[in-house]
Amino acid sequence: MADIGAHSGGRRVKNGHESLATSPGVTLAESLRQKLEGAIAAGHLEPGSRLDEQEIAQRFGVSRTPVREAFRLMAANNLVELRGRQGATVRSIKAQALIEMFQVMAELEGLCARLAARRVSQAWGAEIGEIHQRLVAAGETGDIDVFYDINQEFHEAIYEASRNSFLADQTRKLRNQVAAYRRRVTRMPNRIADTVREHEAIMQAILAHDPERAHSAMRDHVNLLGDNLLDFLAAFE
Amino acid sequence: MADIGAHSGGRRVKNGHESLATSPGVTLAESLRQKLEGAIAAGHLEPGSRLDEQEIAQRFGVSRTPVREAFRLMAANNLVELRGRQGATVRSIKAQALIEMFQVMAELEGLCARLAARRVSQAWGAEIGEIHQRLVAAGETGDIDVFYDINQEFHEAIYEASRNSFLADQTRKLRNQVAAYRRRVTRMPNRIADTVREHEAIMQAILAHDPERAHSAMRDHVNLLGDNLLDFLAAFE
DNA sequence: TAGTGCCGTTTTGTATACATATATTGATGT
DNA sequence: ACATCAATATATGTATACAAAACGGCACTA
Repeated sequence: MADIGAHSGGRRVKNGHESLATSPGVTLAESLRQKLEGAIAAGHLEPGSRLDEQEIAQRFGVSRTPVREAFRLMAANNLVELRGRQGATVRSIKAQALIEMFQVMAELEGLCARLAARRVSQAWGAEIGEIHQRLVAAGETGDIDVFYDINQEFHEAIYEASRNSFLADQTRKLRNQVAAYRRRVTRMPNRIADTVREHEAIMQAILAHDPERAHSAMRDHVNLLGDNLLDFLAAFE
Repeated sequence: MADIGAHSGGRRVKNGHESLATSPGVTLAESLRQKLEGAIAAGHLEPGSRLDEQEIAQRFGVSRTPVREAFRLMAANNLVELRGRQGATVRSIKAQALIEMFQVMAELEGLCARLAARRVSQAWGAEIGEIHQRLVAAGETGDIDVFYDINQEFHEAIYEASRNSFLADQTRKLRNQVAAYRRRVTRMPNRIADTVREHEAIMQAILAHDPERAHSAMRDHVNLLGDNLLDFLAAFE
């Protein structure tokens, strides 16, 4: 079975349990949720793999109760699938569902961009410019994991700039749902160069306060990524 | 405290417990979720009111465990708020958040309409026409609860017609989140007549296979409803 | 040999008991 | 009288025990 947190610097405490950020005031269920969601997004837990209550409970040195509650919380974010009396599995997304999700995501991210174009300030321009420069630098270095993270920062900045926190939340959640699949795409041939170019178009439209152009630029960007992702998956099936 | 299910024909079984659909193969937590979500949507549970684990457990004659799990599941749909060690409350949506939610909902329902316009068949035209006729009839009768339900049917038909089940799901969830507030608006002066007129515009655009017009007609419809809702709330604050 | 039904094992669902954090209340002091 | 602090009470979080359903293997039969 997948080794949760093995790559995320997860060191085990002396009694053989994975360490759980044991800050006071935070429940075990919530800590578990964060850990497990991180493991899913990072791809350490394969989509479709079963989540064994007892195993996870033992691994983290807690009882089944907080583990079960964490599963329910994760179902909130559509990251696990609960089938009554048949356990929990990491949600596996079929190609058809991915198409549907990207269609929605394109629209939501497009809305973020449109609102950002209407509401954005001068200071924000400097901020996004700085992020973009770092993205370009990472692209030239070829450090894919860094590129992935900065890319995320770029989109996050636009979520915030939309000044609609509900929209930002929804979009973020959707992004997290496809994260496990998405990460693989970054490694595709022209993806990095394309991303940089597309981001520039989005940035220009927003800074020019052109909502419609910002909307369509962002929508195209997300759709292209979706197409790439489907191409990638098709190569495996 | 709010009387769960008092208006939904909720009869109590002999031992004083609310009846839970006790079909085999369905867990108590899931049954509870359905019951409670229904009570929230119907307005029998006030937004902001606290959900007491013990009380609900006693009311339905179960232990706290399935009640807690039901709370976690409901948090999935953003219908309850869980604050660590401070219990669960029915999510209360502030005016600002409602504005944000309607902005997103307008976009999502607009996307449903756009896709429907592209994909809809002849047979579907008959179906939606039949629903609309019933809506008009209910409007003339003035039976507001029936009108509300048929209105929901109309929108649901468009969700399905989009042929994007993920989008349909997201939109439905969002609709459920604001349901408790929305229901009150139906009683506003011109809302019924306006709704009928707006639905006609949407229907025509979809049946004419005009995606852009369908999109904007639906978006306007949702936005107008949102405006009405805000007017309504403003009258109370 | 393939299929079917039975039985034991495993895992999930629920109840209950216990630990701990938060809220409330009352006493005390200024 | 009001504020503050402490002790108690209440509710949530977690652990464990028990019940029941699903899974798997095996024997039996056609």
